[in-house]
Amino acid sequence: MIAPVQPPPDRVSPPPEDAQDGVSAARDPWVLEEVGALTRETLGERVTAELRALLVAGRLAPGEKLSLRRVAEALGVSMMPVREAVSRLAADRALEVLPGRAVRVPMLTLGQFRELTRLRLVVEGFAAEEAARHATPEQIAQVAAHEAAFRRAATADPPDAAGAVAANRDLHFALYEAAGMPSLIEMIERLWLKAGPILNIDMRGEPRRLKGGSAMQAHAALLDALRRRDSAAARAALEADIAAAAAHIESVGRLAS
Amino acid sequence: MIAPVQPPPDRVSPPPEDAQDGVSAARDPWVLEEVGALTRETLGERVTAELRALLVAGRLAPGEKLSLRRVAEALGVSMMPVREAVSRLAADRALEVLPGRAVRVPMLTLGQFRELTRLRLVVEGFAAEEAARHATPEQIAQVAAHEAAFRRAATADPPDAAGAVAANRDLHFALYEAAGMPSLIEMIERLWLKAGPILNIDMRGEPRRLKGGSAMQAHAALLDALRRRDSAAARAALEADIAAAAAHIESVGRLAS
DNA sequence: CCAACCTAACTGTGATCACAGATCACGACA
DNA sequence: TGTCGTGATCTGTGATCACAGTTAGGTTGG
Repeated sequence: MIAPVQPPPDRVSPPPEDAQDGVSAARDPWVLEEVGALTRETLGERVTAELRALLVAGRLAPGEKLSLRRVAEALGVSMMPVREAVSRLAADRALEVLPGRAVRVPMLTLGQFRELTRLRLVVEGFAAEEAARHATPEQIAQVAAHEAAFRRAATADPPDAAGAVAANRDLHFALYEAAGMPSLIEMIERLWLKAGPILNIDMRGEPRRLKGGSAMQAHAALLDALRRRDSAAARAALEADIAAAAAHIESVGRLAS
Repeated sequence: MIAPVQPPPDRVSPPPEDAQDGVSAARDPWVLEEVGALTRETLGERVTAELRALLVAGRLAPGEKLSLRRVAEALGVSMMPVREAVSRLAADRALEVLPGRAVRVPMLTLGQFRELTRLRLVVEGFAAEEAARHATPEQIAQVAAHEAAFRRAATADPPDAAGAVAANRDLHFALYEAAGMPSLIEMIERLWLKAGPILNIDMRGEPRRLKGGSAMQAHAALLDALRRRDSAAARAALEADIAAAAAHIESVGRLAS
């Protein structure tokens, strides 16, 4: 279930230190600039990313309990980075630590879920408007690629639920990326982190929502609006997508009291 | 500068365990219900709250460096809870940990500040609308009380800068509380956490912005709209408040490149 | 007088240990 | 047979230690 943490591909042991140059050009780093500050990722950040991915994909069900030691063992790291990751996610209410005992995935009440949905309509709707205004052709092409991937996964037989969830996420965030507002994306990521477990839990196993096609319809309308740079239409399409998904979740009703 | 962490007033040693009852009424907990789950606050949470308060109040300047060990010593706790607090705040981009060296308060660029301002307009504007629709008379009275406190602090001679900052914060969040959307408040708190250091840094020492009175004017309009339950006017007043503050910050220009 | 080196102090990160408290299963008593 | 006490086990929290990497300051060599 939880994959062991792999060493990051760009992880490099101490910087080459540029040993082969003499005195000249010591202040002109040539290509050294474009290697770009080699992002050193701490173990805690990697565990955080791992757990975040599991949450937004619905791989961790609401109410599911986690144990720091178990997660640490599963990921092949010490308990310390897991503590850091859980602490961060708990600060975002993406996980909750029970007063006495374990940490678990929060169980949303109907009221909480509806609030989250309203906030998504406001924030992601705004992002869609901005994206329609500022998207470059390349960015639109990326959204289109993810839209195609989603359609393929949804119409496959049998439907590729995991692929559809991933493509849906990529599509949405490619759109939001086009808004060019990093803090906005962070906000949306936090919303997805809270809504992900309940939104995507029943995707795997019984992807009945994919059959309806409302998501594909909304995505197509969104892409069309994006190409026409029609911000109002983009917002409307995205709101339809969110509303349809929320209505489905409410109908199957796995929400808490 | 950093106050030592006090033991929480409601901290209680293990629950009374109700030793004096016999067999009867064992299922009827009398008054035991109303004691209410005694909220146990962990040390890490307290340090987090302390740092958050310092950030939103502008007591920590952008670019200021923190040291885990120093903060721990100043607060009279071990390094561990401070690590947790900094880790959480760093996840919110309210602090940033430099790859090699210390942790510091982020320095916003002009672009980042403008993005934050736009997001505040969207999110807090929405909150103001909702608050105008759903505020109870008691909540409106609370907003009014904070508004009066702000006016007193701003018009005092000499101006009570710290008091004005606190009253301004209380006023805004009393308003947002009236919207009745907890996750929305969390979102706004995160925005304030990022904008606080730059928004309030020059309040203390040289509270020249208070003289202008634009804040008092916007607050009065906001309160009036709230009483008339005019959501559009409430949003407009709040947007004017935010825009005026942002314009002032940009004019004094302590923003990074 | 300036620059380069080098050492000492300090940084966050991660691991390990200790501990209070909660849960759960088992067994004794009514 | 049902209920309560009780100990073993596991939980997150906090403290302490070890370490690689960085910074700053002093010193030496030019």
